[in-house]
Amino acid sequence: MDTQLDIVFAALGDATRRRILSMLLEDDMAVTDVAEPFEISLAAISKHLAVLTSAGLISQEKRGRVKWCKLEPDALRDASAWMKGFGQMEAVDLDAFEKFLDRELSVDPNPDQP
Amino acid sequence: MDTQLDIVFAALGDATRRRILSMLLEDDMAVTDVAEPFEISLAAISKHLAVLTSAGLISQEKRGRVKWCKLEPDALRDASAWMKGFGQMEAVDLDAFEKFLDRELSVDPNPDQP
DNA sequence: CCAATATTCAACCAAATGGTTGACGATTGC
DNA sequence: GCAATCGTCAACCATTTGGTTGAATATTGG
Repeated sequence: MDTQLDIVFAALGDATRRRILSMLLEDDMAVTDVAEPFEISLAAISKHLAVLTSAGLISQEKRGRVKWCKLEPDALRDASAWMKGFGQMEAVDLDAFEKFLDRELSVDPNPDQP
Repeated sequence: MDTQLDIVFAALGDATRRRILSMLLEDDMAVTDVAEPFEISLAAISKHLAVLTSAGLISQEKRGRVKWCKLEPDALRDASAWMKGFGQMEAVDLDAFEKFLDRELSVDPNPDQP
């Protein structure tokens, strides 16, 4: 019985996929362009993108022969809701997140890999 | 190269382990008591606890023949820091979380603890 | 001392994961 | 039209994961 929460957290539990998400933070990208900075095969990236899609963290839209990948921040709502319920922490401000995505994204691209 | 962040997110990507964390939110518990509400074997629970320990999400201290499991909220800092860096979301308020934990635990002190 | 309790270890298993390669179906540009 | 490009599919492989059972190790209580 895999809940969506399992799927979202599991999807985040891989550095490659988190890096992909960070890349998509800056802009929508084609699959080939997502794969470019990685050393693994295109097929492997394609699988990672399928995992992110099934977690709802991204969406993919095919236009012509190019499949565009787009960040879907709503899926983080589940994870942040769990964190909130778990720890009585302040709610993660996802509205601010979306505004951030809409407006401030291109201003200061954020390479956050440790 | 597994970062701590991978390990923390992966540990959270399992409903059984998240449920264990929720249980430990209320009180420190012995391994046998953690296992009680689950239908899987004690050994399986022991493995889950090892995963949570290696993620730093709990700590385990053996006193006598009983091993006490204790929540370690600090490990969530990495995950929340990633979320913050990722989405420019409000920082998860972990200080408030810790105060919450202290308050909760002092309300109903564990009778088995010195 | 002895039996019960608490927990882990070891061996094993099935299924999932992350990767590969090569072939394949679309789509595009020259 | 046809070759190049984009992306997935299928088959395969090694490793990890989540579970089992049974034996083993401490520790405690009577």
